[in-house]
Amino acid sequence: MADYRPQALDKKWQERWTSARAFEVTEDPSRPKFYCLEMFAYPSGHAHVGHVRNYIIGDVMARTKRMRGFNVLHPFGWDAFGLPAENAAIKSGIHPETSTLANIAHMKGQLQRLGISYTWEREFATCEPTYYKWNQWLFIKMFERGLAYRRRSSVNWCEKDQTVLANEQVVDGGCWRCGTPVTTRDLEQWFFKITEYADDLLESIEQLGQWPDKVLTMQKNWIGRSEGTRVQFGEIEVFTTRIDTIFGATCVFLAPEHPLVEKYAAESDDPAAFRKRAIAFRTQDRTARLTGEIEKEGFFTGHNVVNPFTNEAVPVWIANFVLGEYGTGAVMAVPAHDQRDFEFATKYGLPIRVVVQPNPAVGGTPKKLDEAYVDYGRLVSSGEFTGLTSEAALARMGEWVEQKKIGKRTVQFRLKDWGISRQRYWGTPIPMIYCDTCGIVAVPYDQLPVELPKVTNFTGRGDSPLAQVPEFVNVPCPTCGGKARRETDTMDTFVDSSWYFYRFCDPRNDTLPFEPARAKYWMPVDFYSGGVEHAILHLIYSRFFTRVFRDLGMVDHDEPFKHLLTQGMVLKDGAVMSKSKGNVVDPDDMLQKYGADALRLYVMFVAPPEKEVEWSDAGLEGSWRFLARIWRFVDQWCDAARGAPSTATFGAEGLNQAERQLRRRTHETIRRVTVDVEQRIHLNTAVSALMELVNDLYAYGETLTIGPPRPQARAVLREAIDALVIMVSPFAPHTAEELWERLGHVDGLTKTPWPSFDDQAAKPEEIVIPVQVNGKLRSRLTVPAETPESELRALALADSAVRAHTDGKTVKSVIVAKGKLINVVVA
RNA sequence: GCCGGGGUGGCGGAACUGGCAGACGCACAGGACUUAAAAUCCUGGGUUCGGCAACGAGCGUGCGGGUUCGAUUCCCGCCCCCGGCACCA
Repeated sequence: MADYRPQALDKKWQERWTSARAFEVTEDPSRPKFYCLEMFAYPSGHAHVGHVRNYIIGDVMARTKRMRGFNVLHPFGWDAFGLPAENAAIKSGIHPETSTLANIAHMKGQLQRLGISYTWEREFATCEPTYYKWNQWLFIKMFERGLAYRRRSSVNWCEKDQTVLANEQVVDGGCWRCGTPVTTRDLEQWFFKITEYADDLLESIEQLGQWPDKVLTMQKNWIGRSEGTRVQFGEIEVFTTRIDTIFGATCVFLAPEHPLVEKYAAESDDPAAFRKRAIAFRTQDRTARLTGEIEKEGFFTGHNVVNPFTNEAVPVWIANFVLGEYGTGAVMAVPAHDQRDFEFATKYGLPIRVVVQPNPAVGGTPKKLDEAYVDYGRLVSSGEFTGLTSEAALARMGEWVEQKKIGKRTVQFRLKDWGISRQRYWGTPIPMIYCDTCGIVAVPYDQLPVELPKVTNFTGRGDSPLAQVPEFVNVPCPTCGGKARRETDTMDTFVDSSWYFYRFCDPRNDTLPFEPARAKYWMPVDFYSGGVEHAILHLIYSRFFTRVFRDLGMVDHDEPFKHLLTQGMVLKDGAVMSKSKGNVVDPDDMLQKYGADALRLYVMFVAPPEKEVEWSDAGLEGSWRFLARIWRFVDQWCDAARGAPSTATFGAEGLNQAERQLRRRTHETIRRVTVDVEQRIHLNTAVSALMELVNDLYAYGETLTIGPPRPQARAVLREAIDALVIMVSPFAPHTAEELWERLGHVDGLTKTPWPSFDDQAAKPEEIVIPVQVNGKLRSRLTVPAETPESELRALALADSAVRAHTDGKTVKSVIVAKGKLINVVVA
């Protein structure tokens, strides 16, 4: 008997798949398509089992769908630009391109050794000019439509990485990459106008029925829609969501960044002191200011404006807690009905006027408030609006404002435009040229790509490395031919990953980013999996780019990803694996010990794909044992099964009880595994079902020890073994292929259809029905499957164990849940 | 504070539409095979009480209530853990 030696099988079958180009596909309108995608990889060097889990999940889906008759696109590529490679270059002097390509080569080898069924024919890396050319093309398209624009603004800045960060890249006030506290700088930057699509992005969330709630919530929170009204208080426009409280607005607060601050400073008695105080607010720790951990402070500007509802003059203050970047940068202060305004007003002795009462009213107007009343209620002291509920007042007062032309009802978003300029080298050059006479000019399409020049000296200084290359910077203006300068910033690498899934549809196209007809066939991605850490950044940017392509007329769908799975992390010793912690499990070590299939199977079996799991060597060994158990069984019964007649040859009555039983278990397992993998994505229970079938096979094997099996036995064995080998193949493809070959099949598993489920064969002849008395289990009835309800009722009442609990009592009713359970209710 | 997810044996987890709680695996224990061990095959196990045992009775899915013949599942009120947003006007 040949022992199970998976390592040799891995190599043998990987070579066969490669030489047969077994996973390359073309558009085929006659078959349903399935686009299966795992988030492509940043080539950090080595993939650990946490990374690899995601690729295995995708591979199980892809391999299953292929056998289920789908035309499956399952590509892979590399998110190859990015800071770590450049930071390494500053330290080691190794050029980012060199290290990136080496890392890709290594990681590709790791994935191939795992037998992931990628169509490597479509592989690309985003650092290739043939890819980033289309980033530039798209940038210019967006520039032409006003979706890419340049402005000076205060931006998030990471001192350590010496570059700008998008809002999405600031996590808890620190850099998402290194955690360094984020500061601000004023810089000229390129922005993508994602806010143009804020409503669209938010509303379409309802269409994402196959995305996890968690991710939808995060996106909703991130977009942060609120309805309100903009109103002029004289020359100051404020934004409020509570216009129903406007009769209580006794003050107006400006953000220290507000444009009027400078004007008021100039008009004040001591402009220098005024400015100094405002600047002090502006430079207060950004994180603390954003999270409200600072003391509320402010000062009077010396100016008053008019509350348009009361026609009273109200003072204008500058307050440190008002944010310049949200709304209009100015708020009306209603101390009685907003807790922050209340605290501020109490501190500085500003008037507090109650204009909303709880509804129904709880006594008269309180003399003194302890805190703001922030709930909705009924309006008091509000002129013609007095007596309205808050809800009614919001509508009526909004209309009033619009009639008087002093403001309008609007929707405000938290989402801001996406700053994409990065003062770094290893990214896509922004294809723009600055000419003194013509202004900002796009590089003509026929001059794309603007190639990244070879810079060899990485200093890590704050200016763009590309600025050090005069041949790159100094170019003639495309419009007038005069002297001009190139943009020296590169694009945020999240631009690269926002549309790569379209490129996989047509990766070698050199006239367009992709042929619309091809994208139409393959898109949207049917199954997309990756880490939750991309729930906001990557997934919102990709949805934005899809809308840009849509509005360019290149695609006709709104959403790029139909089903999203956020895979859980693999922990070691309770912590996320990382090189610095030294708790990394390298898949290659596991492959050497147990082979690719045991690793694949274990990672799928240990927990549902979206759950975090703790790595366990013992668990891996258990999965290896399961494969060896299949191996031994097939080895023992291979000859009997090979060439056995089909079960269809024998009528149901031709099979004995054990044979019918095995057949039933086979078909039950087909049903369970198919549903678990294809519909429920419960890959762990699919594996359990296969384990149960193997246990059944062993039990059946016990009954066959004497003499050679009869044809009927060989038939049910063959059916069970074939189904088992096919169904285990998405999890353990190398072992399965080898067994399949030994079973005498000529076509490999990549060309074999999934077994079909026979409802009749799966139907049990006898069923066990639990019998409860008053909801407590007392007995079980073993009866023919089709026993009528009346008979079940009689049998249950006659059962001795049941009668022990019913004798001497009145049977009130007998509930029969069809095929499931009987409950006798007694008093 | 607001929004979302979760809490089940020693451990990972299962229970699909309200119907036998703990499938499957890990670890553990016992048996068979073996001179012995490993490997393999078989068996056992939520917990308490009674019994040599087969078995029987009670309790049991974070806590407290409720609906129901019946609740891990539905409803109400709490506690705890994880994730997101948050001086956002």
